[in-house]
Amino acid sequence: MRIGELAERAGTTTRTLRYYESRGLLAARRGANGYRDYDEADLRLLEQIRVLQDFGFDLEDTRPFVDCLRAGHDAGDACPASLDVYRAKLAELDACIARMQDVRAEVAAQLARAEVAADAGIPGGPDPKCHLS
Amino acid sequence: MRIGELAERAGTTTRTLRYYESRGLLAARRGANGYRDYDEADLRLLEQIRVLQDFGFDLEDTRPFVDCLRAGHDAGDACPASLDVYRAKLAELDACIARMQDVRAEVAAQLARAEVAADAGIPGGPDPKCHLS
DNA sequence: GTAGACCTTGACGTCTGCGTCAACGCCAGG
DNA sequence: CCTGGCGTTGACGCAGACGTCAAGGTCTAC
Repeated sequence: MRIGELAERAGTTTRTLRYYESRGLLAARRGANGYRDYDEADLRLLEQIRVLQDFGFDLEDTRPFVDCLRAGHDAGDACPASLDVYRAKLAELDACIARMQDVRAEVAAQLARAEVAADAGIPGGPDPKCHLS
Repeated sequence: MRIGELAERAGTTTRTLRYYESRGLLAARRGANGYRDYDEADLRLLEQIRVLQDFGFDLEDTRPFVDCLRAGHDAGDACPASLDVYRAKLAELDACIARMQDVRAEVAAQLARAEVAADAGIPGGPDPKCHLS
């Protein structure tokens, strides 16, 4: 199949596929007219890349998975290098989540403090609105 | 004080200060020689910006805080617009944390599955190492 | 034969927060 | 006077994953 069809089937763009090729992932055969020619295996490679991208893996991190598939394995994560990437990503995610939770707590504390200060600063300001009248 | 001193006192660089100025934050008076001239109030502005930056706020988000300080308030978060930024950031952090936790769970599941598959694929491979011998 | 849909490569634009020159002005010390 | 250390503006570089345009070749249908 040609690049447009592959892009559509994978839910991406031709630009993206050319970009992946320029990065050394997803090589393509060429037809007599110079057009790129892909097969079903390429579609699977591409799907693997896309899944990882959706997880927030950067392109370099997908390389071991692609290599693994190209080596003939039926899954991109059937190789040790891929598992290492998984583990590194887990550690990275854990660190990132912890950091964001810390920040969240600090921001929440700041907000609470500032809200209290605002209440104090406007004496009688936001007092009960639902007082019957 | 001049730009180098302010940068050093705030733990940042002169480039950063000029960048903030170009973004409309942190305006500076100019001396007769064209040198920027800052005072203690500017240091406080800068500290406010840096705190928020460390929290992962982008520069635009710091603007309400800066405006608030410039308006004469003794805290950057003494104005409603700043509180709105806090609240928006909390929502953003919550969404981001939730997303990352989902991804973490999916990656962990993939890793577990792939590890099991690897064990099955190498029969008698990683069998108990700590068997007494 | 010509319109239109597809393909090719090349190269610049995007977004953010600066880093890193380049080329120059200003000022104090020896 | 010269050197060194500060300051000035302007402008390009980077990282990531492409978007978007330009200028052209190719193939199909009418």
